[in-house]
Amino acid sequence: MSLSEQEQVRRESLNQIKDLGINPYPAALFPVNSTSKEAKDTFEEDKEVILAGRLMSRRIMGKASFAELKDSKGKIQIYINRDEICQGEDKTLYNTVFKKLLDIGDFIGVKGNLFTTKVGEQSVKVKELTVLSKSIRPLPIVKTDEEGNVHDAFTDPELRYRQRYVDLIVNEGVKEVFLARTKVMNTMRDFFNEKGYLEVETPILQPIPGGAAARPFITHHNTLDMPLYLRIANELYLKRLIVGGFDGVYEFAKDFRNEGMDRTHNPEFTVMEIYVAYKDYNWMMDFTEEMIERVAKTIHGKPSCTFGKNEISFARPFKRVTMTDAIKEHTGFDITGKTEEELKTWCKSNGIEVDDTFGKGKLIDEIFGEKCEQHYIQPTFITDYPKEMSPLCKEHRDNPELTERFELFVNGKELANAYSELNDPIDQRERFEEQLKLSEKGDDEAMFIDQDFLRALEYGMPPTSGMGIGIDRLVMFMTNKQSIQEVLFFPQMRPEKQES
RNA sequence: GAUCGAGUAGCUCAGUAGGUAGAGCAUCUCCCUUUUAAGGAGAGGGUCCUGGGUUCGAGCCCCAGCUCGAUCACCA
Repeated sequence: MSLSEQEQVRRESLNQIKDLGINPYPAALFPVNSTSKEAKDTFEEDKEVILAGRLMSRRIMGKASFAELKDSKGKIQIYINRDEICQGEDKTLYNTVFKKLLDIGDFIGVKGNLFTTKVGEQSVKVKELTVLSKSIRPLPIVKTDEEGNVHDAFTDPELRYRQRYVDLIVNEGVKEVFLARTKVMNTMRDFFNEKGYLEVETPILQPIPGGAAARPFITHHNTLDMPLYLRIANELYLKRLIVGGFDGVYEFAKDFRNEGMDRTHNPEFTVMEIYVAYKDYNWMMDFTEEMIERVAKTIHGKPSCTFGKNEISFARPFKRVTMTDAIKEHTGFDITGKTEEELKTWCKSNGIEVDDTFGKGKLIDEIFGEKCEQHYIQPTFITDYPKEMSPLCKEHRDNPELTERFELFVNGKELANAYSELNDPIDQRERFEEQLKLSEKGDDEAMFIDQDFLRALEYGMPPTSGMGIGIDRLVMFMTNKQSIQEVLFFPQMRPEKQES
């Protein structure tokens, strides 16, 4: 391992600090009594404050210096005068420790008095300086000028994601994205809890990866000597809880899908699923738009936000279009009553690739995906999906070829998915068997049969509506981020080569 | 998995028909008691992603690989 010049200098400084009898990593608590933000918000001339944070810049002018102290809430300027912090003859603390041995990135604690500088900046006149933690690796230096232009931003996406801790320290606005993320989730939690629904936890390791169509990650349990799958969804477990007698259950779930990665997909991602007894999908549409409108208002103070070049309004009510009408509108093709052959022929003559494993439902889904999806920029509920594509969804009350399902599209992407849940155990068994046939035809996304889930349904599940919403995508909309990696602290990356 | 683009100092980036590797910030030394992206003066710092090839000579050209990004495929 070879160290850069700057790293060697810092390690040498560390040793010199120790030689002076100062512990660079003290154990004792530091009695912080304020933050940079609070100190400024409640500023009173000469008020004593005790602050701690990282040293982010220094302007040394002989016997006096200015520096920036950064804590979790922001930055504040500190003024350090040699004779203020070194009252006696010994000026080591200023001349040696502060000026020579401390570096940008070091954690220090200061006790001092608030004052306003000549130029009018609220600052702390330091009386006591304490080394709290020495940093031996130099941080990138990012500066912002008076006009708000950022100089030398730390921009390499690879480094930003691999070393998110650095990104959070030096890049303005990164922390805010994650604060917004938590705020989105808390707003949803509050909304559900107000209605009396119960937050629950269900298994991540599942013997049968059910509830969605996707390729799972597989692992192995040694004691049981059996394969286990990381969940691709938690739907079937939450429904079991509805069978068990809860009126409403929800879970913020990490799901795992062994598929490609791009700017809207990460192998592990967060979905909120909620199931409410005695409701149907019409109720769930009202509920969903109310929830999303509240989230948008909480984050932006208004029910709309900018996403890329689009202004998106989450004000209720959202547009509602049946899948049949959506296809008719964007292609002029009426899928009503068409046979599998007719659909296939239409696809082929309209530039949609199909293969022999595609059934009727999949063909319709392809048409929608190719021709319609991208047009729904403003929040739109697409309703009444073909039965074959929705094996866990109740048959439509007016049309046996359709289901009571909706998906919410925003900016041309699916954001949420919901059903009037299928609670007829005989029908559910038949649907699973249909899936099995698809699987045998070569559809590797077809669902597995979960016998225990069927058993639960046989005991009886009340009419129920369920909804799942992609939290990462919702946060992307709320923070105007085009990449999922920007809303995940630690997005999946290939392992990096060992540095040493 | 496919195509295209990128990889040079701690960070952001230049780089010449192929001919001794550059700037700003950061770092180090000296001077300075109210400065705020950058006070002044000077100095040090590089496996130019890795490995091959072409060439008298490669950061630059060619081949292979690695990592990241964009687009596509699969999907949410």
